Amino acid sequence: MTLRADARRNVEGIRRAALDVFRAGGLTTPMDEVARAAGVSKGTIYHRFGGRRGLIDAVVDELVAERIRAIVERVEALDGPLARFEAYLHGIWLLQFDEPAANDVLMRALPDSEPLSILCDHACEFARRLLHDAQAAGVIRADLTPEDLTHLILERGAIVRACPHQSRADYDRRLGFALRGLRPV
Amino acid sequence: MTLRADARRNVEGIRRAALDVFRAGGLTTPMDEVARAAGVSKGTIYHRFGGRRGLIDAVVDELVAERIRAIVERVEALDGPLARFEAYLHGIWLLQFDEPAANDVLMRALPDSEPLSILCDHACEFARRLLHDAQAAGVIRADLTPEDLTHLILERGAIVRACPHQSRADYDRRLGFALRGLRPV
DNA sequence: TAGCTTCTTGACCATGGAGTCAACTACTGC
DNA sequence: GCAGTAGTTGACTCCATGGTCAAGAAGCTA
Repeated sequence: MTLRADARRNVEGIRRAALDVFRAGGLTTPMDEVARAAGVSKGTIYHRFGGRRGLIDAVVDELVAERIRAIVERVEALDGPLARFEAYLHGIWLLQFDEPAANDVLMRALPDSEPLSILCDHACEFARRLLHDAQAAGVIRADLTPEDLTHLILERGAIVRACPHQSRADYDRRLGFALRGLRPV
Repeated sequence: MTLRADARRNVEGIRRAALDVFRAGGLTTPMDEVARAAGVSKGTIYHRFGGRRGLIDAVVDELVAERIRAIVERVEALDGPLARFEAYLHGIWLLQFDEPAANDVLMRALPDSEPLSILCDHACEFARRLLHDAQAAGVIRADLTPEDLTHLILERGAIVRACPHQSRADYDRRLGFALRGLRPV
């Protein structure tokens, strides 16, 4: 059964509004705000998407998957385990700064959803490989665990959320300190 | 004009209750909870202390000033600019983990109050000196600014709040990574 | 265009917290 | 032990958010 014309129009409008407000304010933006941006009432969103969770599922891919895939690709083109490892972490960290919504996804600070979890797990798996290679080459400290890596990303997420004031340049400079601390002692 | 006997009793009871619940849950614990712990009604707290802000002013010193002073003293007894610098940062970071209330103070994520600000400023001043000495001795990277230092503490506060799950041992181990990143390149 | 079905609306409920105040309670001084 | 005043209470308002649903609006089909 196909949707009625107005309903189809609304679904698309809501999706686009959600992309906008989520990009601007993260995935926890009040639903009323999404509704207002879409020019519909809150009830319509709940009716069409079944709440925030469903709405996120509907936009998460367009919202961040693309960005993460880009990082992975960029890293994959690099040579050397250290460069690859650091470029990945650096890329993720910058993404977290640039896109509050992507940060929310990485932190899973929201209703877990299928596509979202898959995305995260995939990224973690990739990072795990990079870490392993870098440690095998002796360019990253051996006592850094995959859990530490996940944690470093979660940490950065918390930081980005709590300190949205710092300039990108400062943020980036400080990432350098954090990366440095992962080199062998 | 002196307080009536029951009022005096209440003020003391509220103070002690506030110390307890603030220590357990940070300075943002709902006032109702403080009231319940003190065995009085919320209204009494507002009447006696003028809201959360006044209540915090009344307990902040006993709550954290002591701890910070202890760290400063311990650091002061150490030799060597690197040891001093690292012991201070490490001490503050552990305090943030151990005492959510102290963390709240350091992050000033609450109604700013006189004694609180003074405390923070004093601590920052001390840190600034340690940093200067360590950099002069060439044991801490020269491009680390005092603002970075403040930020490192804020960051840690955000982390502690967002990731209360990690064990103290893991937390401590990861502090090691962060400290390492501050050594000269 | 009529009538049926789908959709949307926005007022409504619930939660949880801050903060207020008129009415009640209980010290204290005489 | 009795005013009279200081002190306390807890029900109240207000705000923001998530979430629901009966009634009304709008599109579709014949």
